[in-house]
Formats: sequence, C-alpha cells, structure tokens
Amino acid sequence: MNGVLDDRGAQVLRHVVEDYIETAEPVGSRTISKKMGQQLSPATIRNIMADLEEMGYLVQPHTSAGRVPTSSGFRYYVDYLLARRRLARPERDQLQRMAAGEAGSASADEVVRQFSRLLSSLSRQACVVVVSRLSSQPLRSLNLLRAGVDRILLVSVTQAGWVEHRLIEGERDLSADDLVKINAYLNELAAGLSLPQMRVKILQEMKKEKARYDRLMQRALLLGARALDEGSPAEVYVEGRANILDKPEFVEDVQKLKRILRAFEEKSIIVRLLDRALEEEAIQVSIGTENPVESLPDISVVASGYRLGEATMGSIGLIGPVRMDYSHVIPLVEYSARLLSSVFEHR
Amino acid sequence: MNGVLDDRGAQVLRHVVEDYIETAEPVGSRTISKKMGQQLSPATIRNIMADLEEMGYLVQPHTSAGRVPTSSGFRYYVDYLLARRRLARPERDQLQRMAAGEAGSASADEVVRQFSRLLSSLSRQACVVVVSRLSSQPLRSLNLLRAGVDRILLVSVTQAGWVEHRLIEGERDLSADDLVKINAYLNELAAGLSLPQMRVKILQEMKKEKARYDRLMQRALLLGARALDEGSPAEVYVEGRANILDKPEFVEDVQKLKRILRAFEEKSIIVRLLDRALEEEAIQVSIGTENPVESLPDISVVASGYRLGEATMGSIGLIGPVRMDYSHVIPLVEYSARLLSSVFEHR
DNA sequence: GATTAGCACTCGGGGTGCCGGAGTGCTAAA
DNA sequence: TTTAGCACTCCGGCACCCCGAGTGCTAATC
Repeated sequence: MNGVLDDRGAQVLRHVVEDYIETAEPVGSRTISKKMGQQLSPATIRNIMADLEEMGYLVQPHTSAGRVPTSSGFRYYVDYLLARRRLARPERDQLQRMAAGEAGSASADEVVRQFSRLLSSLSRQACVVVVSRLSSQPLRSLNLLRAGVDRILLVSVTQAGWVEHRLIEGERDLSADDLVKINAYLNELAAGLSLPQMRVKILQEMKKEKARYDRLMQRALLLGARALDEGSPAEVYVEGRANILDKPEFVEDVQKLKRILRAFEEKSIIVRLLDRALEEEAIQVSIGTENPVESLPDISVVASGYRLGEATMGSIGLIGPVRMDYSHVIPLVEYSARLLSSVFEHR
Repeated sequence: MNGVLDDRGAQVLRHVVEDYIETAEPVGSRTISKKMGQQLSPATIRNIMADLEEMGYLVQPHTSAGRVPTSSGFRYYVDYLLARRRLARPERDQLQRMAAGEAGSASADEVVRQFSRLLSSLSRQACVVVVSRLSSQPLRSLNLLRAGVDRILLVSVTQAGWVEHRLIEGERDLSADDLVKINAYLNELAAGLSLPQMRVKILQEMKKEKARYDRLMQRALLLGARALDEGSPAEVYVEGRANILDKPEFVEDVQKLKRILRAFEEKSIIVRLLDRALEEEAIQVSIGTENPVESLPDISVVASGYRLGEATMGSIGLIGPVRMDYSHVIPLVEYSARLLSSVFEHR
C-alpha cells in the first residue's frame, strides 16, 4: 500500500481512466467488469476500487456514485499505464503536408500560427498555445531604419526567419546615410550571434571605439546597446479557444470557464504554463494541480519545446481539462514539436 | 400606427429598454408605472405596451410575462430616445492619460492594442475589436533586407508609425551592397506615397528604366512591384473575450457562446462586422440582426473608424449582446476613435 | 484465502404536482 | 380617456416520490 499497484489494480485503474476520458461520467464496477471481459465480478472490482480510492487514485463524488480518477490517478496512468500509441496515419500526413507547405513560403510567425491552428483542430479536445522566445537565436541581420522624426526602428532577422522590430526614441540627428553606414557596421558585428551575445560584443567594441574615437560608430554601438537592453518579450498565440466549450466539465461551471478565458488573455499566465517545456528536452505533461498556475487547478497542459539547433525557440502545447485523451494528445504534440523544429532547421 | 410614436409611447419604450438593459429580465407594467412617477397607472401602461407590441417594438416571451424590446425596439431607442450622455469624467481622463502615455513611446500596433484593452475594460459589457488597414497610409520608408539565402524581407514603415514586413521568395543573387542601393532608390520614390500609389509609381518608373536599361534599378522595381502586389491583410485585435461570460443571455445558451467565440477566431468575420465603420465618418451601431454576419443575430456592434488625415486607418468597436448600454458605449467608442486618430496625427 | 453472489442501503436525477407571484387582458366604472 | 378590479395564465420554486445505478458488507463458494 505504498502507491505501487499490482497488475490487477493497474488494469482496473487503466480502465477507469479510459472510460472516464471517454464519457466524463463517474465509472462503476459493472462497467469495468464488462470491459475486462468478466474475468472478475463487479464485487471484486469494487474491492479493488476501494483500495485504489484509499491510495488516492480515485474518488467518489458521493456515496453510491461510480469513481472518478484524481489528478494522481491520471498521473499514474500517464506514467505507467499509457499505451504509447503511434500517431494515426492521416494526422501525421496532415501535419507533414502543412509543414512542407509552410516551410518555404511563409514568415516564421505565420508558420507557428498555422501549426497552432492545425494542432488545435486535430486535438479538438483543447486549446493550442504557442510561445516563442527570440533572444537565444542567432541573428542573420540587424538594421536601423528611420521611423519618424525622432524615432528609429530596429529590425532584427534571425537565421530561422523570425522578424522582430522595436522602436528607439529620441534620435533625430542621424541622416539616412549615417544609418546605412551604421547598418553595415552592426551587421558585420552581428553575423551569427544571438541577441545577448551581440550585446556583449557591443560592449567590448565600445571600449575599442572609445580609443579610436569614431563618433558615428560609437553612436551606432550606443543605439545597439540601448535597443538590446530591453530584451524581447515572448510572443503568444492561442488558437481554438472555442474548443473548451465542448467540454462538459467546463460548460457546467461558468466560473471555471471565465478563469480560463481570462488566463488566455494574459500573456504572462500562458508563458508560465508552458515555461517548463522550454527547459526540458522531453514533452511535459502537467495534470490539474500540477501545473504552475495555482488559480487553474482544473486544466492540464501538454507541451513540448521546439528548437533550432542548440537553442530552444519556444514551446507548443495543448491546454484542456484534466480529462484529456493523453494517449492521443501526447504523440500529437511530440510530433508537432519535432516537425516545427525541422521546419526551422531547413531555412 | 406607422412606426412613429407619440410622446407617451416613446417614454414607455424608453423605460422598458433602459430597465431591460439593466436587469436582462422582461419588464412589467407596474415597474414602468413606478419609474414614471405614477403619472400613469399600470393598466394604462399595459395598453400602451400592447400598442408597442403591435408595432413590433416589444415582445412577450410568453403570456403573463413582462415585455422585452425587439431589435427594432432598440433601434428606435438608439435613433430617437437616447439621451446623448457625455462621457463620465473619470473615463475621459483614463482614456486621455492612456493616449498621452502611449503617444510618444510605443509602436503603433501596441498603441492600438492598449486602446482595445482599456476600452474593453471600461465598457465591461462587451468585447473590443480593432481592425486596421495599412494600405491607404502614406509611407515613411521602404526597405529591403536579406532574410535568408533566397529570401528578402520588405519592411515598410508608414508615417503614422505602422510597421509591416513581408517576405519575398527566391532572390539569391543580390548582394548587401545592391540592397543598400536599391533601398536608397526605392525610398526616394516612396516618400509620402501610400502603398497603392507606390505601386502605380513603380509601374511608371519601370517604363522609364527600360529605356535607361539600368539592370539593378529595374530589378529593384520588379521586387517592389511583386511585394506590393499581394496587398496587406487587415490586422485584428480582440480583447476582453471573457467579458461575454458576464452576460446572462449568453451564458444560458452555450451554442450562442460557441458561435461567438468561434467568430472571434476568424479574422474575416471580425472584419466583416466592423467593415461599415471603415467607410462612414460617423459611429456605426448595428443591432442584432442588423449586423452583416447572419450567423450572429444576437450580437450588436458599436464601432467607429479612426483616421490619419484623409485616410481611414481602421476601426475600433465593441461587440456584445443586443442588450447593451448604448448611451454609455456609444460616446465611449466615439471618444476613443477620436483620441486614436489624434494620437496618430501627432506622430 | 481469494472470489463472488446476494442483499440492504444510499444518493442523485427525473418526473409530478402544487402553490405563489408576477404579469396580463378585459370590463366596467370614474 | 383613464383606472380599478378581477379572472386568467404561466413560470419558477419546492416538496415529494420513485427509479436506477452504484456501493459496502456478509456469507457462501471455489
């Protein structure tokens, strides 16, 4: 009675979880007995279920109701009982076709958004979210453009094709020619570096220039340093919000719904939810209360980072009720993340 | 009996609408009689209400229930009965402070997003949507940057500070120097023109260059033409989706909710909803079935275009149930649109 | 000793019936 | 023309009951 299950217990738990995933209703002993081909009578199943309840894997919403898996029940299921199903052919194909289609043409954020859409519609079950972080990627180019009498636009393009721009205020006295020179200079510095590396480089370079005392180049470095100081915020894309309205557990409780929708509007919350997936290589599954946002104890997150070479670029994941079809959703996310990585790899 | 109301009828209609806006419940004759200071007894009110029902301004959900305004009831109210309230001081202040704060610093799309957020939270009542159209704005600059072995990034900055970029495929043989030259050339052409004007200019210029036969410049023009051919899609920002969950009329009907949330995920639908506001100078109010999307007969849209000089830049509006506090929401949107225009004006 | 059949028990949900209140329309009186 | 009065309607809430699904326990069976 230490949390480890014998084979029978495990099988029962598996069936309870799977039935519950399907029906969203408490599962009774009869149902399980039938599912297991009557090897065991309902009465026996009841005993086993009582044990499982004692161990915290199941709960009864009320006496004389069937059982419902707890978060730890789901956790046990995911960790030990899940049949690692391969992805169904048509889904693989769809994802691959999309990847192939997007690979060449669209801009990077469009690629990500398309993936997010498709993944949300394939999983039906949940909402798709994609976060991405720019700073770690190596740059392709860095350019300053005039964007107003006293503002300048810094456009950075990474090797993977991400484009980011930010404004720098209060620069009125640089001519178009100056900017061209500065661009040439900065680009020489930038090639292949990531933004933080670039920052370091600039600081080094500033010391040198001080000696040489080239006013324009010094100016260039100052501008670069200022722009990079701010750090780039994550981008968040949420698709398929409406899917949560297909889940009875949410529709029955408007408060939950509201909390979730509100969360979708807060970038920082989404980022927190998918943060873990950025660090780790493997897919991350946070079930119910396990997820890092305490105010959302009824949702699960299945997410995986995607990468470009060494650096993690972002993470893609599904958000939905704890009652999720993990055996479907996990390979789906895994595969998508891998595809996404490879799309960016071949750019 | 031709749709025009005498004073008494109008007053009764006004009170029914206002009470219904407040309570979301059918309104009875007693309530109205009280609201009107007992000048008329409930019985009289009942007669008047029966007339209003006959004229199509009110309906009874069932016999022995109070009355609910129809879409035409709301329409009549908005057109003739609405006390054009001025905006409350604190709301004006908040909007103004925001405008002042954003004016200088942020990039244009950030400004719009902030407005959208604030407007959604001030109106509580509904969701905020902003659409914006780039093509008509005069350009400040146009730049080509290398973004991959065989792709080039076109970055256009408008005078109002909107930044847009798009990729051009299959250009491998232009050196960085070439790009600099091309940029200088294009920028000379571009100054002060809008994208479509630019297109025309480029076509003219192409004829000339053909004569001169300058290969690089011809190349530049081709690139420019290709990039501009595609036309820029509208940007859509939706904020405060969760607010619709505060409206009992939506929460009671999950199907409606789903339709609305789905609509929010379709750019094209949102654009259709706010389209009218782009054309007209004045604020646009579409009540219930009046709005251009037939599949959403239970929502109203209050929207207004905002402009930069002559050209309309986009429109900002609220989406919510037909039962909206128009007397509050209309000035709110009007004022926001005006502020937004002025923010962009002073750039 | 494990399994199972049997049985008593519990609880939620759905259906029914009843009542009260809010509201109406109509009529007749003011 | 307005209004008081009255009969009528219908919704919503409440109590009630019953049924079914499910349980736990016990005693018999393998």
